Order: sequence, then structure tokens, then C-alpha cells
Amino acid sequence: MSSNKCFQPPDSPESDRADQSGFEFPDDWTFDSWLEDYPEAIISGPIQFQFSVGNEVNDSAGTSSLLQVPGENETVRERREVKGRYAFRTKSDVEILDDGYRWRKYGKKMVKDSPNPRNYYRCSVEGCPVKKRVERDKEDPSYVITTYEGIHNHRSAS
DNA sequence: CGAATTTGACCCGCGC
DNA sequence: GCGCGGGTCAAATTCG
Repeated sequence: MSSNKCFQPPDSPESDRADQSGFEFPDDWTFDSWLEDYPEAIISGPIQFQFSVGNEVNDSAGTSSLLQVPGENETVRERREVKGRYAFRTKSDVEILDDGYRWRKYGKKMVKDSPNPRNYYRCSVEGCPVKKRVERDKEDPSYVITTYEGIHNHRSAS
């Protein structure tokens, strides 16, 4: 799958995590504005991303996990991380994407401007600070927007 | 029966 | 100071 994108852990040097497509982050970067300004960030196929364990930045099979998108014509779009935040937009009819980790939901919120709720998840491993947020695209409900925040301090568990 | 979810309340920062 | 929006807590409930 040559279309896979691999994302650098947020604690890697700034130069290392420069986007392969040359995207630069403004300080006031927000996912929403980025979506509008950077629609060409669309890629296809499943995406692969990696997290680091502790201070190690380059883990391979052990800690990287494949975001499997159930369904046939999955189109996975974007990503980007800012300060340990990764944003994905995935075409999927289910919101629970198996990324190799166990998540515990801890909140739900209606977002202004959108009829769709936003769900908050936390990695269920004790002491692991990683959080994720899942919401459906308000314009195109066939897309799910997932935002990861933080770095796993353990190996993928499930 | 323990673990995960649900859902309204609570909290906090910010703009008016 | 107040209200609002976004984020989190926690008790009750459902689930495995």
C-alpha cells in the first residue's frame, strides 16, 4: 500500500515531523481551518501511523498499528499533528475504528453547528495519557473525524 | 459480578 | 461578573 502515510510521533524533533507534503503549521492551527485550507491532503487506502513508547521515536511493528477501515471503498483522508495531536478524517460507517488500542469512552457532547455528537475516549491502559475524540463530519456524515492526542506509554494492548 | 457506557452535572477559560 | 462552549467527572446503568 504505497498510499499509506506514516506519522511521526509528536516528541520527535520538529524537522523530523515536517509533513511529507510540505505542510507548515501556523501557531494558531486548528483542525477545522486546516480542513478547509488543505483539502488536497486526501489520501486513499488504510492509513498507518505510529506512536512512540516512552522516548523511543521509531517503533515499527510493535507499536505502530494499522487503522483498519471496515467496508469496501474506504477513503482515508488526512492527518496532521500539532503538539501531540493527530487528526484523521475517515470515510466509514462505523465510528469505532480498531486501531489496536482499547478505549474507554468518558464523554459525549453536542457540538455547535453540527447535529452530530462528539465522543471522547481515553486509552484504557492505566497511566496512559492518550485521548481521542471522534465525531462525524457535519457536511458529509459518511466521514468520521478522529483526533488523537498524546503518546502511548505502553505497547499496543488488546 | 466486575468492567465499560451513558448522560447530566460540573469545571474552566474566555469574551462581552 | 456572567454566560457560553468545550472538555471532563461520576453515579447509575448496561454489558459481558
